This record gives sequence, C-alpha cells and structure tokens, in this order.
Amino acid sequence: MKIEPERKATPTISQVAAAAGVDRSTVSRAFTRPAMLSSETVQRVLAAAERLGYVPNHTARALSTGHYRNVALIVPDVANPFFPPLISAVQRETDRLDFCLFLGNTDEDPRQEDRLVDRFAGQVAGVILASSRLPEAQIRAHAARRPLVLVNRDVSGIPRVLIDSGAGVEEAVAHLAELGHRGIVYISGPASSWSNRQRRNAVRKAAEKLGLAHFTVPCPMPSYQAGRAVAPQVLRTGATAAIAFDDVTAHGLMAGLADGGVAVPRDFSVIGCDDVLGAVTQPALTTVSNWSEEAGRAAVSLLFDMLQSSAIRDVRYVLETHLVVRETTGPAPGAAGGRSKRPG
Amino acid sequence: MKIEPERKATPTISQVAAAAGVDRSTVSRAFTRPAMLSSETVQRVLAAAERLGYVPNHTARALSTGHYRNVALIVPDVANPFFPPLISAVQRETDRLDFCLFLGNTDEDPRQEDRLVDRFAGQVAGVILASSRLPEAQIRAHAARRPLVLVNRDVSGIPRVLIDSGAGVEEAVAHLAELGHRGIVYISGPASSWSNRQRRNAVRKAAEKLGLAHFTVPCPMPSYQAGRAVAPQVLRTGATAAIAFDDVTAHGLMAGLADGGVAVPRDFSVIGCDDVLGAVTQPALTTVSNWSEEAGRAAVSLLFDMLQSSAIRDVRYVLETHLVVRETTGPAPGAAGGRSKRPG
DNA sequence: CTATTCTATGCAACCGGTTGCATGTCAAGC
DNA sequence: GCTTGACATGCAACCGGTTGCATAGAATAG
Repeated sequence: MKIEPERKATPTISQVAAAAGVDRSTVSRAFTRPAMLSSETVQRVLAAAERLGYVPNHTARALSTGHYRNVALIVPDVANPFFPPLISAVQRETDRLDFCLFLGNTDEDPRQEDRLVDRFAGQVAGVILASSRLPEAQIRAHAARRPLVLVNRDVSGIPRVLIDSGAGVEEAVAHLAELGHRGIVYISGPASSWSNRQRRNAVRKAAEKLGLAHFTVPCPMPSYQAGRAVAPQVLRTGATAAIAFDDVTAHGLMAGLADGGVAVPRDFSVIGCDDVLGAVTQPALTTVSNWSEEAGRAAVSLLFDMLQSSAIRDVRYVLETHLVVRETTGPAPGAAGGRSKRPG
Repeated sequence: MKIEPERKATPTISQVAAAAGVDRSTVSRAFTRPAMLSSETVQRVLAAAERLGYVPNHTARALSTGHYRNVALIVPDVANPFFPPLISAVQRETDRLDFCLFLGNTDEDPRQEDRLVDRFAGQVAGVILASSRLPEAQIRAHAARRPLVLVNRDVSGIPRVLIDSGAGVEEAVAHLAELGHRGIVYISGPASSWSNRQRRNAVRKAAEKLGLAHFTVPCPMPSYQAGRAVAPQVLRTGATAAIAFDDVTAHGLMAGLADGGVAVPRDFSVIGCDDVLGAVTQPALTTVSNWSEEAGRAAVSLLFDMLQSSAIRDVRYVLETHLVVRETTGPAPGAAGGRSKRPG
C-alpha cells in the first residue's frame, strides 16, 4: 500500500557493473578516475552505462565524498531587474564548474532569509547571499557554520563582493552641480540595504563638498509604483534634480513627475542607479553603471576559493561604477547654470 | 595532506546517539516518528541533539529514503521579464511545501537544457521545464525517467500548464480590425517556442476570419534590441499595426518606430504579449495578459500531484488570457475606420 | 501465577556511490 | 628462471541516515 512515487527505474552503479561484468568499484572508477583503469575496461563500462541510460547519482556521491556539488544563491526579490543578470551569471559560473544552483527568494524578509539558509545547509558546498537584509550577527553566525560569500553587504572577515556605487554617485552629483542644480534629492531604498546606505552617504558627502542643498525622501520599496508615489514629496523639497536608489524607482519617479505635468529633463533631472533598464525608458535614463553580472561571477569565484583553501582570508572585492549620461538630466530650470543655453 | 574544505564540524546521528546513550535508530526515530518512542526518550535525545547542535543531513536522508525534497526549474532566460514572476511563484510554492528549488538557465540552448536535466537528476523529486526548446522526443525521454511538468509546451501525456494566448491574441486582432486596420504584422519569437507557434496561428486564423491582410516578420530573439532592429522591415509590409511575440519585442519595436519618426499610436499601432512591462512604457503598451505567477503555482501543484499518485494522468492545465487595452493602439491612419474621429 | 499481547528499543541491512587495501597477473630485471 | 614491481581490478568498509524485524520487559488477560 506504500507509494513509491519518485523511485523511477534509474539504473544504479550495480546494474552497470553486472552488465559490464565488473565490480561496482570499477564502474565508479570508470567515471571518476578512468586513467586508473585499462582503456579497454573503461570502454566496456561506458558502453554498458550508455546502453542502460545510467546517470551517476549526485546525492549518493555527495554523501560518500562529503562534497556537495551544489551552491545556494539567496536574493531578496527575483523580479527586481537588478537580480536576474546576477542570477544568470552565478548560474552560468556554477554550471561551468559542474555545480548545481539552488535559488532562494526572500521577499525582502530577513526571517525568510534565515530559514532558507538553514534549509539549504546540508546539501550545499556554500552559500551566496546577495543584498542580505540580515543583521550582521546572524550573517556571522551563518558564515561560521559554512562557506559564505556576500554580495553588496560589507561585513569584515567574510568574503564579499561590493558594487561601489560611491564613485558613480559622486560623479552624478558633480554632473548635476555642473548643470547648475543647487538642490538635489536622494530617494532612498530599503533601510537594511548596504547599497542604500552607501549611496545615501555618497550623495550627502558629494553635495556638501560642492555646496548643494540635499534632501532625502524615503521610499519603502524599490518599485515602480513606490517611485511614482513619492513624486509630489520630491517636488515639495524645491530641489530640481533627484538621484534614486535604483533605476526602477527612478523610472517610477519619472512617471510620477509626468503625472504632475513636470517635464524631464526640462523642469527636473532624474538619475537612477544600476543601469538595469538600459536605454529603454523614454527619455533614456541617466544612471550609475553597475556590472551585476560581474558581481555574480566574482561571488562564485570567491566561494570556490574558499572551498579550495580553508584558510579563510578577509577578501573584499570591489567593483567600480561610473555615471552613464543619457537624456534625463539637463540644465537646472531658471538658474543661470549649465554652460550652454544661456537664456538671452 | 588532503584538503577537507566543506566538512565542517557537524555532528552526526551517531554522536547524538552516543551522547544520549541510545541506538542510532532511536535518534532517527526521535526526529521522524517521535510517537513511536516513549516521550522520555524523545526528550533525552532531543536535548542531546540540541546540546551538540545536531542538524539532520538532508543528503543522507534523501539517499536512504529515495525522496529528494528538491525540485528543479529550468528556464531559457532568467533575464527575460516573463520568467522572474514565474520563478518567484515556483520558489514560493516549493518553499511552502518545505522543498528546495534548483534553478537552471539554458540561454535558449536545447543542448544545455538537456545537460541540466541530467545534472539535476538524482537529486530532485521532479523537474519543471518552462518554455522548453527541446524536441518532443527528448522531452518524452526525460519524462519517462522522472516526474516532469511542462510550462508553455504542449506534449500530450505529460502534465503541462499552458498559457493560452490564443484567446487574447484573437481579441487583439479583433480590436485592431475594429480600429480600422486592414493589414497587420506578427513579429515572431523563437522557432521552437510553443507560445510562438500558438500566437502566430491565432493571428493568422483571426486575421483570415476578419478579412485582414497579415504578414509575419521573423525576429530571432525575444529582446529589445532585436525588436528595435526589425522596425524597418515591419513598416515595409505596408501594415498599420503589429502584434509582437512578447512585450519586450514590442517595446523594442516602439523604439525602432520612433527612430524612423513613426508615432505610436497615431501612425502605427503596437500590441505586445505577456503583460510583463505593466504600464511602464511610454505610451503604455496594449498587450495580451498573462498570469505567469499563476502558471508557476499550477506547475508546482501538478508536480506534487504526480509525486503523490504515480498514476500519471494526462493533465492539461490551461490559463486564460485576454486583451489589455492601453495606449499603443489607435485608429488606422488614413483609413475611414475607427468609429470615432472621422476626418471631415 | 502463567500465557499473551503490546510497547519501546536495538540490530543490521540498505540507499548508491567512493576509496584504502589486498590480490592476482604479466613483464621487466638480474 | 625466479624475484620484483607495476598495473588492473576486486573486496569491503564507510558516508549518515532509515526501516523491517527481533527481542526484552511490561502490561493485560485468563
């Protein structure tokens, strides 16, 4: 009466051994260390395996070797366009190294993030945490139990790859100053986001250095809708330009401005972060570049470094960013700024 | 001299057994069937486990039970906005059922798809293949070996969830006809895509029924760039409206039309498919709806049905679509059509 | 008070591979 | 021609759990 649903007729090493007339260990070696066997035997075993449709069982192998050829990647929101390129890169890399990738989605919820890490434990070689929303103590606790790499989260002692938007944001502020803007707004992202803190600080520092007035408008979620909703609040500051936490928020803001009859870039300038929308907005969005694919690749690389030498070093892998000027920034309205177009 | 990188100090069932002064099997039962033991023993074992920081090993359990509490999802392109909501839904569902999710990305390459299915085999309870580009024979071969569910691929005998864009596309053609358009273009997607064939056929059938001229312009990849590139070719047909394989292609087409000075919807009408861009294009895209989240949920549900009752039935789960009219469709230029705005 | 049924636990085999060691074989070395 | 060694393969233990069956002790029945 018991149901045996998933036990399909997958041949095991024993069946291949029987078919080839050798010991199970020989079959195993034919796959893992063929050089150890006579090429004739290898041929015979491989032929038998092929004929039976044998595929080595990952699980059994992991159990006996203790090496789980799996990696887990945990992200806050698959649907946020920042992540798909990263996910894609991580998948490509792990795949190249013959590993399988587990994907976890936390919906921006730290508790869920915690649960996922534990769930994956025991079947992965290591974990990559992208844009973790977990408190530092918990990250450390997890890192103590298993190889762990962070993306866009700066915890000393834990290998991490950081996309340093600081430089790009600085350029962005300078660009706005040069266009004659005297007041700018930063539209913030999730409070627990490292990138958000980094960007906010960069805006503040650069604005102060250049003598610009600066404001922060909070935006709870990095989404189009949320960005659209904060437009009135942004305008109320009296600033003439905004730098948003990410492109999606910036895109929403543009829509919100359009709703209020404010033209971009004539009346107001907008800059995003992450460059994930490419030039697909109308007008094309000026933004801070961001090689998230590169970040994914680097994260996998770091993780495998850890697996190979257990001497856990303190690695901090920083990726540069810069400003990509497109069409959403222009001279400050009214002001005499912007070296061109001086109204007669 | 051997490196033991990933073997962290995780206690095993044996150590807990020793600490609690019982047999390994008793420890196992304390976790899996506590009712079978005296509550006193359970307490003692659990206490010992707690003290040692014992966590059951997923891999070992899977090996001995034959139940892998993992599911694999394979998609052609994580970065295509059609997939993230689907991925997210699948992840959420598997998670709810206490399963882990493997993610595979094939880059639209059938060979890669094939390799991935095999790689995941042996550590998953089942596989979900979304928008498979594999020939039917190979899909059948894989389905014969393990529980398999298809999304947007119609192979009889294999449980599948289909997003029936037929109805929505028909509505789209009717909508264009009503607006006075006499010639329409279908911009096709990947040749091996079931959705593409379905949409192309729906356009043809509906156009013939309504007496519209129809053309097909091939577009190798469903991407913004590719869509943009085919604009001249689309215009050359002399049609006044286009239905694109997906929103991304449609969005690209809009850009391509703008490049050529063609205004949407004044000079040309555009309709997408999948409704993944929401209202974020400018003007907002008229499109065919598409609950890809619902598809993800349904796929997981089907897969678990299969796991529970091995009586593999022929399930064909169809999701409806309809036209979402926004701002990229308007009366045919010049023509007397469109019941409003009759030029004097 | 003995025979019988439960109940709680231990024993040992098994899942599907891997791997250290033992063994058998054949060729080269002296 | 016999020893020595290299090479190819088999044997069996092991990875960390699960589970059918056996058994001992307690509870129940007669």
